[in-house]
Amino acid sequence: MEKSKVRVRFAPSPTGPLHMGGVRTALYNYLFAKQNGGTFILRIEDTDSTRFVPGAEDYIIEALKWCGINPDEGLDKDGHIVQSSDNNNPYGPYRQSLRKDIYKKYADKLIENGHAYYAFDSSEDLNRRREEAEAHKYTFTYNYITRKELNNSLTLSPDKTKELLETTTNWTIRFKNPEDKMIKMHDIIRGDIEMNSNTLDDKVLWKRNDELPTYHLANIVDDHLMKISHVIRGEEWLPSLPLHYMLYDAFGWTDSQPEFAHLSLLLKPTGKGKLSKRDGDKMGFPIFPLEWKAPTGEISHGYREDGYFPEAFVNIIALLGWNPGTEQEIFSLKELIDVFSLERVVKAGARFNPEKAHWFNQEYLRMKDDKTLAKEFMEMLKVKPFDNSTNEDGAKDLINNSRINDLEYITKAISLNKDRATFVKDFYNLTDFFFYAPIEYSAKTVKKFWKNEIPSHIEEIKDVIKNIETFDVETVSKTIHDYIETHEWPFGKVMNSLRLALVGASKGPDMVEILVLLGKDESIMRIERALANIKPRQTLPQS
RNA sequence: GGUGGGUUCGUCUAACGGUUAGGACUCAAGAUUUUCAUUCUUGCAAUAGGAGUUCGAUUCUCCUACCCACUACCA
Repeated sequence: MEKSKVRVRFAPSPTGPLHMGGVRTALYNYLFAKQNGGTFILRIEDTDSTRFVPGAEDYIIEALKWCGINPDEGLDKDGHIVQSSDNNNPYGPYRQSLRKDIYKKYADKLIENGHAYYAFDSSEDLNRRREEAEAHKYTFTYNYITRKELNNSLTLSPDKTKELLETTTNWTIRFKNPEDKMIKMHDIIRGDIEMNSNTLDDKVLWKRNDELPTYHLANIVDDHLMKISHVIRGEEWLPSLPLHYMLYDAFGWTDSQPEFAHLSLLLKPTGKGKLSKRDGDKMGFPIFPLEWKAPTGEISHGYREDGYFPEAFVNIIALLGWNPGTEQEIFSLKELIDVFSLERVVKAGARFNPEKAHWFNQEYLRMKDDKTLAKEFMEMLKVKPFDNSTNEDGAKDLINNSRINDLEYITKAISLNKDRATFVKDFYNLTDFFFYAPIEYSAKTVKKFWKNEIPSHIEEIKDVIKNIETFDVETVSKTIHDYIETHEWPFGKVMNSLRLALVGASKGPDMVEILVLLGKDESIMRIERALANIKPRQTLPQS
C-alpha cells in the first residue's frame, strides 16, 4: 500500500510583494514537500477582484526563484510551470480566477444539504448594524442568533427567496454554523485545539455580484481537488480553522482532509505587531526579498539588491522560528530539506535580528571561493565603477585601468580582504587602493606616523625594494624585516608609514601582500609620490 | 469587548519533571598583530507574576499580567 503522497501548496494572493514571512511560509512548505518526496504547488489566490496589484504575481514568482524555492506544479495563464503530467493535468488551473466556474456548484451543494443559505442583506445594512453594535460596545456577528432576524433564505419564504435570487445580484451564500458544537481540531505545531461553534460567524462563501468565492470556499475546494495533504500556513488562519473543519465535514470530505500546521508570525523588530508590508524599509533593513517598485512609484529595499546572497537569506528565514535541535546554524537548502521538521517549529512569534543577518551573509561570503566573488564584484563594477572622489582617507587617482578588468588581479585583491567583508559591495572600500593610487593622504595618519626621521627611512626602504630581484611575499617580507631590524628602526612606525604611502590611509591587509600585489614598479612610484607630496611634521625639539 | 494562540538572556533559541538553565548574534575586556579587520580567550545577560501537583517544576494544572492574531461580500 502506497502512503498517500505529500502534496503541499503555497497560495499567496497577488495583492502586493511577498515579504519575509511569506517567503518563510513558502520555504517551509517546500522543505516539507521535498523531504517527503512530495509535490510543492504554487497556487494564486486571486479571488478578490478589488485588490489586484499589477506586478505582484511576477514579483512572487521571481522572489521564489531567487531563493531557489521552485514549484513542481502550479500557475499558468501565463505564469507557466504547470506540470504533474501536464497535458492531462487533473489539478489545474492554479489561478483561482481561472477556476471561477468550479466553485458555484460546490456552494450549491452546501445549500442543498442544508449547510449553507442565501443571504440578501446589503453590505450597507450590515455595516450599519456593525456600527450600531460598536456604539453599544459589542460586536455584531452574522451568526446562529442574528441570522434569524436578517434577510436570508432561512427567514424568507421559498417564493420570496426565489424571486430575489432571480431579480437581484448582490446576494451571497453563507455557511450555516451548527449551534453549540464543540469542534475538535488538531494542529501539527500546536497540538489539539477546541472551539465552540457559537463563537463563529456565518462566513460568506460565495458572492453573486462578482460570481467569485471567498477565501474559505475556494481554499477548501481547491485543496480537496488538488489533493493537498498538508496545509502549512500563517497563524492568522488559525481562527478560521474550525470553519474549514466544518466545511470538510459538510462536503463529506473528512476522510481526505489535510493535516494543518499554523506558523507563528514574524514580528516587527521594534514596537508592536506583525511584520507587515506597510512597514517598508523604515527600520533600516529590508522586509522584502527583492526590491519592490509599487505602482505608486514608491520603492522598497530588497535583500537581493542590498547584497545578500540568496543562500544566506534562505538560511536566515529558515532559522526564524525553527531550529534543528543541534547547534548547527549554517544550512544549505539541501541540508534544510534533510533536517527540517514541522514539530520543531516554535510556537511563539519571532522577531527578526538585522545584526545576525549580517553575520549570516558574512559566513556565506567566506565560504565562497575568491574567483566567484571576484566575478560578482566585476559585474558590480560594470554597473557602478569605483568612486575616486575625496573622502576622509584622502583622494585617489586611477592609475592602472587595465587592472579593473583583470580577473586574476581582482581575485587576489579580494582574497586579501575577504575576512573584512560582509557583502560583495564592501570590496569597493576594501580594495580601492589596489586600483587607485593615493594623491592625498589621511591627515590623521600623517600626523601620527609621518614625522622625524621616518621619511628618510621610507626613502631607504624604497631603494631596498628597488633592489629586490624576486618580488614575492617571502622574499620581500624577509628583506624588509631584516633591513628594519638591522637598523633598529621602530618597526610599526616604518610599516605604517609605508602603508600610508602606498594606500593613503591606515587600512588594508598585510603590508607585504600589498607591495607584492601592486608590483614593484607601482609600489616605487607610489612611494616616490608620497615622499614628494606628504609634508613631514617635525616634532619640536624639547627645550 | 469576544474567541483563539503565545510568553527562557536585548534578539534568535536549547534543555525525557532532576543541568552550575546551554548555544548563536550583539556588546565589553584581554591576547595576537605593521593599520583596520580577522582569529583566540574571558565576561555581561533570561525561565513574566502568583498559587497548586510533585521528593523535585523552565517543563504539568489553574489564576493574573502582558503580547499577538482573528472578529469583512480581504486574503
